[in-house]
Parts: sequence; structure tokens; C-alpha cells
Amino acid sequence: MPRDSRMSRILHVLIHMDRHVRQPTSEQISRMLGTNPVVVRRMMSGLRERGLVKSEKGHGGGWTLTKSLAEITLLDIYTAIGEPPLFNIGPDSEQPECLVEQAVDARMAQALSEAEALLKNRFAAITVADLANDFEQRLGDRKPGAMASRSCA
Amino acid sequence: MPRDSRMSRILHVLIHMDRHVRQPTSEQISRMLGTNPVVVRRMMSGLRERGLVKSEKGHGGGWTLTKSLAEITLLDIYTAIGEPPLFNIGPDSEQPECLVEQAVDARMAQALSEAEALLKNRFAAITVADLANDFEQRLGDRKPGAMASRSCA
DNA sequence: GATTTCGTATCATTCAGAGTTACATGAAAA
DNA sequence: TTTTCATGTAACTCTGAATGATACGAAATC
Repeated sequence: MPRDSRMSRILHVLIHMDRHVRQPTSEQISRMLGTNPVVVRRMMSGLRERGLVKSEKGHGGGWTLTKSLAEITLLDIYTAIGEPPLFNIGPDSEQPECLVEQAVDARMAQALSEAEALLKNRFAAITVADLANDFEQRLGDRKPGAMASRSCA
Repeated sequence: MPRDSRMSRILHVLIHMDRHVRQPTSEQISRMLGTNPVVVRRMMSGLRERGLVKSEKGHGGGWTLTKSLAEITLLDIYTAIGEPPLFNIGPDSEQPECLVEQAVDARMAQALSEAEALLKNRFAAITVADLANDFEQRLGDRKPGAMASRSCA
């Protein structure tokens, strides 16, 4: 698991929270994702700070949505997890003295930043509700008898 | 140095090979990049296989360009190093059974692949000669007295 | 034949994300 | 009030990929 998978995981969780499990605990979520409760809290804390979800302690506690899925875009999620680096390729070093390196890095950075802008625009245009609808579509397409074997279906 | 820096490094080297050092050895290149000769050979081997450069053994050996910089695009370089993953974000797992996960991953993959297509188009449109020209520009802009302190200026 | 240089297998190092443990804090239940 | 459940968070370990390093073989020149 080399890549940052938080965004994908969070989207997965938010849709389940809206459709299936109302106020899951970090423990429940972690079982759904096949991971650890602490990882879940860590990855959800940014969402809490931005008011997309809230968490409650003690008996009957857990996580709840504070916005409708239609109000949350993929960009909101990306921002909430701290805008991790999007790309896996990049310059050798920051602030090189060599003018050749500077020229190379500048052009690479320009191309990368265009791709980044496009990606962020796409993220901004997609709400979590859109993904939930995609899911409903897939559910309808699936043969009535079939049943997923994992816990999150 | 978490990210794959081979592309940036190779571009840096190719321009120097065209402008300054005609047939550098892996040892010379490694000193230029602040790395190891074996790393250089590893990263150049893909270029050799595609006929962008050639290598010669023994006395007076080293690396030489077999194409003009104007004939080499950034996409050629990217391809030559084996098309490493461009993005640092991605799905939690491949082939998820959960339909929610499938819907999430599909939309994410779509957005990512659009950004990837854009980036590859940009890479295809930029030749190494363009970068070399950028460098000449910077060289001209620099105050005449100033001199870079590193080995590659 | 000796030296140089690439080719490459193998192992060590580094780094960030992910996973884990431990414990404090707060809220509800007994 | 005490116990239990659940989050908050610090500190550590684990893991995988890129990089760095060592070793040795192959080929070309001196």
C-alpha cells in the first residue's frame, strides 16, 4: 500500500455512514476498511475540524455526518486531509543552484501544476452524493441473487 | 527524497551532455547529481534501450547522445524509465468487492486518468531542446559576474 | 595483460504512510 | 460514584518503494 489511500477510504466511509450505519465507532469503521481504529480517527480528524462530521465520546458515541453528501465535494475531502502531495514524480532537490536544473524543474513544475489544477477542478465538481448515486446504480445493475461477501455490502 | 526524481535527473544530465561534457562516464554524472554511478547506469539503461543514448565500455567510454535534444520529448523520457506511477493518491485496494468502494474508485480513477492524459500531452509537447533554451535564457538573464558554486554550471 | 568503464545482481539505507500500543479525557450506564 | 465505552493523541513499530552502496563479471582500450 504505497500510495496515500485516505481519500478513497474516507469517501467509502462517508457513503456507508449515510446509507447503512448511522453512527459508527472508529472500531466499526476500522473493521469495514480492514485497518485500525487509530488510523480511522487520524484520518477523520481533519473532517471534524472542518465541520463535515462530528464525533462523540462515551456510550453510544461514534461518528456522524453534519452535512448532506450533496454538500461535500471530493475537493473538500482532499483539503480536509491536509492536501497531501498529488504526484509521485518531482524534482531531485528543492532550490537547486544549477541553472540547468532550475530550467528543468520550472518546466516540470508548470506541467505538473496544470495537471493539479485540472484534478482539483474535477474534485470540486464531484460531490459525495454523486458517488452514492453511482453506487445505487451499480446495486441496481447487479443480479438480484448476488451478495457481496465482505462486511460492507 | 520521497518522490521518483529520475525524470528530472535525466533531463538535467541530457542537457549537460549536449552543452558541456561530451561523453561523460557514469562516475562523472554521479558526481554532477550527487549520487552513485550505479544509480546513473540504472536510470540511463532505459534510454539506451530506446536508442536515445548509447554507452561505451573501456577507456574513453561513457555515455553519448544518439539523438538531438529537439527529437526527445519529456514523454520519451517518462516512457524510457518505465512509466512509473504518476500519482501519490489512489484507491485503498485493487478489485474491491464492496460496491461502494467500486463506485468511489471508478470516479477517482476517471479524474486521475484525465489529469494523467493532460500531463502526458504536456510532456509530449515539450522537447529537451526547449528546456535547454530555457536554460540559455536564464544564463543570459543572470548578472555577468555571478557564478554558480556547484560543479554543473 | 592491466586498466577503465559499463552491466547487473545483491544488499543496506531512507522515508513516508500505515499500523500499533499506551494512556488520558470525556460521556453514559450501572 | 464507579465502571464501561469511546474518542484524542503521543510515541513507537512495520512496510514498501526509491535510492544508495558493494561486489563482481564483461567488454574495450592502453
